[in-house]
Amino acid sequence: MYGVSRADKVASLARRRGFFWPAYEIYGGVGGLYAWGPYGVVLKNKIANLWREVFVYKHDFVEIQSPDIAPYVVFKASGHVDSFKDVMVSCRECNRKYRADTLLKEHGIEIREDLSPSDYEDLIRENNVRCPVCGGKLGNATYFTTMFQTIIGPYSENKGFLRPETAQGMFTEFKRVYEAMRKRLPIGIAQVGKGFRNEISPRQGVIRLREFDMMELELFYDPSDDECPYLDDYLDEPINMLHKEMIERGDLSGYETMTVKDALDRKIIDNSWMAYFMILSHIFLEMLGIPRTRQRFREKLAGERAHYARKTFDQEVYLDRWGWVEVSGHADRTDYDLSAHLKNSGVDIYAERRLKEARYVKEYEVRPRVRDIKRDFGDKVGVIMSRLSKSDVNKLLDSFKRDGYILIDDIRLDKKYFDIEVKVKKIESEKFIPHVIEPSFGLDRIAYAVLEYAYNEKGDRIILSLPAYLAPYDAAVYPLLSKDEFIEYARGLYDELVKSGYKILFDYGDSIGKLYARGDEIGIPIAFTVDYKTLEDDTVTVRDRDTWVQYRIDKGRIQEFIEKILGGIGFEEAAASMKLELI
RNA sequence: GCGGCCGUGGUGUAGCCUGGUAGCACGUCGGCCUUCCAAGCCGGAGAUCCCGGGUUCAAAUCCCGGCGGCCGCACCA
Repeated sequence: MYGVSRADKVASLARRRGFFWPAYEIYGGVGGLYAWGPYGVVLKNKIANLWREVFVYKHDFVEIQSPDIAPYVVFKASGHVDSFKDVMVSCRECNRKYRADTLLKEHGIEIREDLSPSDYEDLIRENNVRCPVCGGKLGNATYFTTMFQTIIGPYSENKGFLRPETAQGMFTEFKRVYEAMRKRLPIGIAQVGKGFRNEISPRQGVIRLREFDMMELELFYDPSDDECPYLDDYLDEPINMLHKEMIERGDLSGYETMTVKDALDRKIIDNSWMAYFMILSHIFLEMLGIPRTRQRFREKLAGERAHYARKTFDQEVYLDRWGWVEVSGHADRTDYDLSAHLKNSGVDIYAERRLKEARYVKEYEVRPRVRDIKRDFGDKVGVIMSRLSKSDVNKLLDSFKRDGYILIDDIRLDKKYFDIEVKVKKIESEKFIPHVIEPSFGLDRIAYAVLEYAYNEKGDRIILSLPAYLAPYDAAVYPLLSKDEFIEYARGLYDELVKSGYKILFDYGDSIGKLYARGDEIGIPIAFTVDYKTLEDDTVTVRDRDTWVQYRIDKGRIQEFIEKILGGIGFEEAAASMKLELI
């Protein structure tokens, strides 16, 4: 556990080579706040861009940026203010802190919802509840919210929060996006950005941060048409499920592999969009180098789910030190959020659906012939008219149909006193509140997991076997020796490749072994080396980061080779397809 | 917040018990050498010894307080 765990090695490499490290170190650091360095930022950006391709662009979804800061009302409406808040009591003796509600429940005391801190204090006193650990007296009860609070502008009453999720932005700005995108549904609205949670005690490196990047997608769809059109291609894909049934029998160590179709047939997953995003997430992490056997979807039970979710699965990745760790959450948020904002803001946040066929509704109008009624019933016309204006048209019609007349008090009014008109109204569309399926990813955790899975050792050397398209450089160019003619040639090659748009590391001055070793540690997938033969025939060697195997390649074919590698083709396969000469 | 362990150049550490010039290795920078995997040689830079206070002629070292980290507890919508 100590000193040699994979997590320590990754953290050490990350710090040494500039992927990430604890922020504000010069002032001693602050728990849960990390800095991402040069290579770390490249990695995160590449992961985010791949996510955009897989989840957003492929479906013609859209991405927005909403503010990190929101006024109080937004998170009041969304339910976060109430459910992110707990009443805490601390022990006067040992200072341990407890959630007041769970403490009272453990003592078998019934509690109502919405108790204030002083209500809790009363209950604690009346029931003589003491610290369960040391038996000490309990102190004052206070609210604790894990959202970061702030003040917007100079007036202290203008409270705001740093958002705990980017998702609310998609809901608060939904109407505009929906209209700008010409009222198309289903529509996915994505956001990549910061979220903030004031964790009580974050101590797992970059795994649990107080400020972190999220990649969230809210898929808005018409609940009367909830079929995901993309799912068919994936029905036979295997998916690893730790479902409710397994959890309830205490079987938490692994997962059951089933096809997506089975998961749906067995109603483990009951929404086709959710199933689609889940299988896509399996594949996405696989593309990042995390094998599917080390991933699973854990169903969240009723008590574990967020207040807004009808059903949730956490995608978990197995990490060396911390075991199964959540990297994405898949929630069925129904119409919870939109309805909440509709209710609280009073703004009409609806979608419209065009009916497949226009519906025609018969509308009857029953118009009394006032002149005739007045003639036959005289003064009573006033009472009659006022009663008629309050009565339901359908009831009048029923009465006519049944009896041929209607009664108002004792007065019998035959059909002849009325003009009955039938109007046919054409209805082409109707309003509804879209439902939402949300896949939500923690970018920092994923970046960490990618590093941990890419981390390899070969003898005493470290190799970061990142997928080529995630590496901080596409390739490296080195001179075999630090001789001017090699360096010049290598620099020329470097310039050429950079001009073509590749990200290339050019390094020299140390022994070739050392150059390779440094490149391996930051994950550069291939290295081109200029040697004596290069000066004679314009060929260089190309070396594989993972196997150290080398081929000789014409300078003119280098870009073709890089393209293949970036496209995800393996080194050997790329070399074979280009019929390169093994060294 | 509690308990245990810990805090010395970028990294890993020695020194602490028994107070007296802060040492080593790796890395890094410059040079020489070098025909493919952190080779060798020479030279350089780089340390508020986590912070503050106390004891002492003298504190990295002993004492007190704090901060930070790891692990466990609690917490993690």
